[in-house]
Amino acid sequence: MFYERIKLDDGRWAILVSDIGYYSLRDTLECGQCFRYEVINADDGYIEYMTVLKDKIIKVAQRKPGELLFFDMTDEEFSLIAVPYFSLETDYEKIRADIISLTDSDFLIHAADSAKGIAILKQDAWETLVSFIISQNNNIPRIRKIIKKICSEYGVNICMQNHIKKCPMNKTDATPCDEICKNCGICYTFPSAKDIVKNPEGLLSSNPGFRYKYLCDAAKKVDTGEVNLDMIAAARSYEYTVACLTQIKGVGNKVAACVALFGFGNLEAFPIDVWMKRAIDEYFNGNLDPIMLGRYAGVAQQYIFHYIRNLSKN
DNA sequence: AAACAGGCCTAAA
DNA sequence: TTTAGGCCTGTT
Repeated sequence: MFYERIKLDDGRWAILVSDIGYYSLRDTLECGQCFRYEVINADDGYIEYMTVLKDKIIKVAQRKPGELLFFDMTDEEFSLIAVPYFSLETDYEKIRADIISLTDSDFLIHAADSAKGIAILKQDAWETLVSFIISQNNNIPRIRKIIKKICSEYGVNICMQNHIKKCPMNKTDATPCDEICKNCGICYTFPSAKDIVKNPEGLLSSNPGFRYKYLCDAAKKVDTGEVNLDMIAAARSYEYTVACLTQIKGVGNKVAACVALFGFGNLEAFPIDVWMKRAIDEYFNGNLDPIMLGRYAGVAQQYIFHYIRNLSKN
């Protein structure tokens, strides 16, 4: 990874990151591992997103694979927030080679090639836990809608706080725009477990349905430390992570595996959902042992997932 | 309008 | 220990 500051044709300054292999911003953000991103600008191969990490609005773009552009970001924010979140120092070429060396499945090799732009994000563990509890028996547009509503219900409006005159979503307004922000729902921080424990009814406006009691249980157990996210992170053990997380009502093996993979960096976690079941039945004769895929099995899972979902789109 | 959506819980064999 | 229903809500 290499980075420098450059001035773009439109006059904006950006941090240009290069030497990151085949990195695809679009595949990475839209492969279903995260839910709080918005496309704010796209034309002719250029795509720009915004998302919120910690209490910071992030604007990131890509013109071609293997480079990234970050806007309105200090060096410190870049190294402390962007580099880890986007896994910019992880060598995915190496990981992909490792996966391929462990399989003789043409299907997996093909999938790994077609999805080689994907990186596993290092998301906030609590946000990942909440997101994947919501994901169960649900579809992605609704998952995103629920999360957005929860954030605008509890979170801090950093759009207003920072007095950004122009909304990142291009909803132009000369003044801080609480009304627009509430509708837009994007420029909000993610609530803490304690925020939810203090006022659980705040969840209801998002219509989480039967997941409401699961979210309450997660907030309670995380807030009290009965499920200690810091301890899980420090342990760096997949088995321990799953054992702790599944103590929460509404968290089974699949959700726990997703949180382990996307929130705790346990790259050997191998979430098996309905899509993976279909893929295993169809392309692996009904049996695929994640152990055989090694310490990066979770990356292989994303390759397969991405590949079969794209197949179904055509 | 009935079925489905990146599961999990509970009850029953 | 495995297997079938049921579940909130929104969309097609």
